[in-house]
Amino acid sequence: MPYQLTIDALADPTRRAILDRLRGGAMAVGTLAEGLPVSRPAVSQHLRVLSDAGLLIATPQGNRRIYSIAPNGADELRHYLNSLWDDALAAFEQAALAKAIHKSSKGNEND
Amino acid sequence: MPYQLTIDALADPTRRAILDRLRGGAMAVGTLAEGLPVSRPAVSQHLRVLSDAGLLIATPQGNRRIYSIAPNGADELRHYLNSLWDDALAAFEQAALAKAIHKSSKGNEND
DNA sequence: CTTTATGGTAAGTCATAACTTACGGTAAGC
DNA sequence: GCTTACCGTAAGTTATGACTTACCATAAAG
Repeated sequence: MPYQLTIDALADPTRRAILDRLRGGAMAVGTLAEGLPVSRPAVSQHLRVLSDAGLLIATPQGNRRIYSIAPNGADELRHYLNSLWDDALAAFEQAALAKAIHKSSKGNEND
Repeated sequence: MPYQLTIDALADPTRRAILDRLRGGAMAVGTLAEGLPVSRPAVSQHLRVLSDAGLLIATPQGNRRIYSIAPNGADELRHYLNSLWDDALAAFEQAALAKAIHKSSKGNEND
């Protein structure tokens, strides 16, 4: 399950808040933590989880570390969701078709 | 966060195994549980989580309950992921562009 | 009506993860 | 050099959720 880390990272609201703050562009850890309701060490721990999942990239700049969203970080998860729901939609349509055929061939059965 | 329930539901490996088993079509609870490494009550609890998240649909048939994947259950999550990574990609490209401009105009930053 | 199959719910256990404070290590500023 | 800012890590606490067994309700079968 290559996207297990991705889903785990995205499941936490604080981590999604971090991602949303980085939507517009890169940011240092301190700046990031100012807008969040948890302590700075907590933010550091979340940044580690997000980085391990491949969702963030850290760029050291002198004393500080600038974090930005990895452009292709969620690709595998998105592909998984797309394929799963493609299959589900196909199964749904086939079930609807089978039901229609069943009804028309045994039309006077009760339902 | 309307997709919080969706992500929480998808974050568990056993629940994703349930979804994968339902890829091909609907199934009753007992049949579903036979292919899984946990007890049937555990499966029932997972089915509840998945249903509450809007990812599954239950169809009672006599004594049994047939579960199938809800065709549009993950739409909101997929839209969220798409918009987030659209923004991230735009920010990434803009940052790359800004860096290129910065390099080509060293010592003359009036661009 | 009694028995059997099916599956949801209750209660309790246990592992994990999100948070806190305290600390250490490195780059910049005076 | 000494101090300050920035940030990752360690250790400990606590809440939550995934699992188990035991139980209950309902529908079919005999």
